[in-house]
Amino acid sequence: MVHDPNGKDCRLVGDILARVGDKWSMLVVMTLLEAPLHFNELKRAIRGVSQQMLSRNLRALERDGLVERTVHVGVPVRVEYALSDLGRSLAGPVQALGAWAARARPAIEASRTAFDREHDAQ
Amino acid sequence: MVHDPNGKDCRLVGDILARVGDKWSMLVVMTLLEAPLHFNELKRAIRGVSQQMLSRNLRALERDGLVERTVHVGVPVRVEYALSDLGRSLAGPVQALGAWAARARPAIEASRTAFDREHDAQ
DNA sequence: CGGCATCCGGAGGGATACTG
DNA sequence: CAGTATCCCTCCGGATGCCG
Repeated sequence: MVHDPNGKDCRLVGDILARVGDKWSMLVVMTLLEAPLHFNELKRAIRGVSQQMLSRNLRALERDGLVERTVHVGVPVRVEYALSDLGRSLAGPVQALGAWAARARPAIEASRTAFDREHDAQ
Repeated sequence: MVHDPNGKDCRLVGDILARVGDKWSMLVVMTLLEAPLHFNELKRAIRGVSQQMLSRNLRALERDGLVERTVHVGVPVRVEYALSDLGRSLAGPVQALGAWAARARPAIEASRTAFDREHDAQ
């Protein structure tokens, strides 16, 4: 069977996987799964993320309908980010992957060190 | 709750997610799930991948113990790539994510066009 | 407080050519 | 057949600074 990443069906799946794979998106989703947050709360909750990247990620997630953005007018302005139903439905599969990663971690680390030893000694 | 991508526990989970998210790795895994293949068979099966990237991905997957590489000596040389048990165990979560993507696709595409319309018209 | 604009370095990914 | 080596280029991600 031939797999074509540009085939119409696989196209958006690849998109999703890329989204899931990028450095911050799933961290955002997992954080918002616990509770809706304001921008800077989110920034503090996700240690190490820059404003830039957080902003970009939130935009992208909002565009895809995974995150809902609500502006509360006032002084100062407050913007609340919350997962949509679609976003919440993503949490299951992602957590499954996370659980797999946790289980597989020892095996992967062992395999890596073994592989590296063989190749460094060469 | 604070999420730190550099916290020891989250570190490798992030690694895994990044691996899952890159352009070819999961395509390789899904292809090998059907049957073990030789290098060029794999290259033909995954439309559009370069030798370079396929080679790199296979190395990385082998290093992590997800793929097993077997050299069959002879003329010409044949190298067979197959999923390890660990690799096969990854297929479940990945397929779950794929299924989610397939289900979510219409909603996501609709959300994107709506979002883009609002912002282009501005 | 919640962003966007700009600049920058480095990694990711591709084309091509060459080797065992 | 199964790669490695080289070159190149884009885009991700971070730092900084400015604006409503």
